Amino acid sequence: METRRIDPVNCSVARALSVVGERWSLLIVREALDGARRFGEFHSRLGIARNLLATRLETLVTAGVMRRVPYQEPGDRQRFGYELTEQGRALRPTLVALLEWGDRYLADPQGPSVIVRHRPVDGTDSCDEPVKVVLECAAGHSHLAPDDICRTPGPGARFVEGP
Amino acid sequence: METRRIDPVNCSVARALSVVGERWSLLIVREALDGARRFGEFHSRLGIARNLLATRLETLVTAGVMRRVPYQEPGDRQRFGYELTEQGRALRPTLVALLEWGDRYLADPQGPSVIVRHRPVDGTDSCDEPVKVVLECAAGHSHLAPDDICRTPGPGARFVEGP
DNA sequence: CCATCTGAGTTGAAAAACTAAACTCACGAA
DNA sequence: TTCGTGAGTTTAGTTTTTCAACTCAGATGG
Repeated sequence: METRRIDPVNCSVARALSVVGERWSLLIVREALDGARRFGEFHSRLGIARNLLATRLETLVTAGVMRRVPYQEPGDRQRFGYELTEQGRALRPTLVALLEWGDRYLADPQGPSVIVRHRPVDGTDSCDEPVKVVLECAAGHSHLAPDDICRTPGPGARFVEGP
Repeated sequence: METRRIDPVNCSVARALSVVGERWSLLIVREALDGARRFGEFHSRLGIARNLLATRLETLVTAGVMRRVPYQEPGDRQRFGYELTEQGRALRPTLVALLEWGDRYLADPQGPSVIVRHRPVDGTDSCDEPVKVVLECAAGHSHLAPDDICRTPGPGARFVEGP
């Protein structure tokens, strides 16, 4: 009886979570997507402890999710802030998926506090309609239900024995 | 100068993370999506400490993500296992989004270890093509880029002052 | 009947992560 | 020279997480 399974430890979900799975990490990314740049902005928006914020920002920078950038207010010295890299902005679908899930199952009685809309930053082609996350296969089938998909081993799969 | 912003604390992302944002929670959900049922399966697949696993499962059950179900092996006493509720299965897009992000930026040099394919559990209409997460607006614009969307206040929005 | 096995949890102590608040450091302004 | 600002750091106390050993309930077997 073959009971090999894909090794659950050698998995991109686990690796992704080792980068953004710590407490606060995804909220820092969310605030950055919402325009936060400065240490103090992240601190006051989130209420995270300052030392932990410093550690998290450093982790995110090391992982390539954020980048440390100098800025200078007129009549002030140069300081450093943080912005998302392309890798960091690519977390947007993850955050939208979490938002959607939270809206559906844990919403404020009043309804969602945030609605994500289709509105490009440059203002062109703005339709302003709400945005959803959908699962779509390469053959073009869209809006797949959670049970319409399965996991198969990829080229980097390791295997383990057992149930 | 108005500087009101949507309160970042009263947000479905934060609420979602308060349920599934702790270490191991999403990995437990992932294993459950992959068929794990029993305490010992989660334990040996993930290598999580047993007491923590017990705590997490209880949290997930309380939150409505999982459900405690009796099972009985022939010639053994009744025991309890865990399965996802519909609410738990609805986390699939979140996990696929994380998987995709991990594959893109943190992959094993060999390539992804898991490929998600379009294959319904009942076997009908199986095309087996790889599945991706895409952002799509209600007007039908699909494959939106991270910068093509913005956040706007919803009916449950609270506001805060400051930068 | 009694010892043994199995698998789901508990317990308890040590290590690591998190919080809160005070402190440092560099510089521009008064 | 002193004060204010904003990015961090330090320190001390609390909470989480880890690891390993233990309990508990029933089936099995002598």
